Amino acid sequence: MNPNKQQELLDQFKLRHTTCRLDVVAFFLSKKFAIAHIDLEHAFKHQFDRVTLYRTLKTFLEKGIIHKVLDDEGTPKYALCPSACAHLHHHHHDHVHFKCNVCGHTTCVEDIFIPQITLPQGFKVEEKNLLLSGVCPNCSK
Amino acid sequence: MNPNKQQELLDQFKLRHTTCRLDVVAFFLSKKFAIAHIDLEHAFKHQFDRVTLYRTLKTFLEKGIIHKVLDDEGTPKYALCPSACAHLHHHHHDHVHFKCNVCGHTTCVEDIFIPQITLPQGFKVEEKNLLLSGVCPNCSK
DNA sequence: GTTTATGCAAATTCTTTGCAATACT
DNA sequence: AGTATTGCAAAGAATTTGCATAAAC
Repeated sequence: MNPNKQQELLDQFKLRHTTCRLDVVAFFLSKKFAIAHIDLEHAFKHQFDRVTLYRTLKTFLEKGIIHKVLDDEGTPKYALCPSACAHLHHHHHDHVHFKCNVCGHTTCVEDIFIPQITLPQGFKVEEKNLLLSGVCPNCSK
Repeated sequence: MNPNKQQELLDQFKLRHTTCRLDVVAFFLSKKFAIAHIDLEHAFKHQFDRVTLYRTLKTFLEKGIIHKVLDDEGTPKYALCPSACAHLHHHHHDHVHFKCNVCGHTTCVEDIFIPQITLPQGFKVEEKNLLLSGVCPNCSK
């Protein structure tokens, strides 16, 4: 991976380059599945404070560098926004998410989009979120 | 509504008829949107303990009388299982959920089903969960 | 009478806030 | 230098656990 990818991302979103942010972005880039706060806490137990990690996620979410990935668990998970939406203010995450019941990871299936759904009269749809669950290619081998 | 519907449901799932369970089932039956623990706490503040309500939800979920509804908030919400899946061990909640950003309620849109999605080779899909959000008919009037 | 559910107290876990010290540009 | 970020302490929520009492069957 390009060693400057983290820096580029922070630049792009007008965020200061701090050690914590660089490391967290690198962590997101290195994992292809959605990340929860607890994952960061485990990964950076001795490097950064719990609170800083909460604030980093919050900032990243507000700036749009990451998006929330819905999951059937309690805690929210996040993933980097695909480059397609990275520059837009109005994000469109109309891709499918897949939760593997074996490894527990939730991944973005970015090349599959959510089909058009027609709801009964009166509903105004603004966002779509499709979570499929089952067994991922890795675990079904 | 049939006044014995609560009793029937508890019978059906082999649960003892306690005041708390009867009242919580009745509450679920009376609301057409998904319920969080906090909703029960508000509704039954002076009648049942917070802990009892947690345990009631847990039991109902384990027995399959309710299911978890996806939401973009932190706290989990639950809804009664539609009768179609109530008797099965292997639940299939392949209907659409709609979250209204105005009133905040998440409802099951039971007559709309999730279309077939073909994932890349290797994925085994077991469950589908589609959450649409926007404005519900009530709030868009 | 035996088993299961409840209430209360308390422990854990999760998340947020305030503020002084530090790092970034 | 000026502004934003971090770490620590502490507050506030949310959720779980243990155990004695009470209710269900």
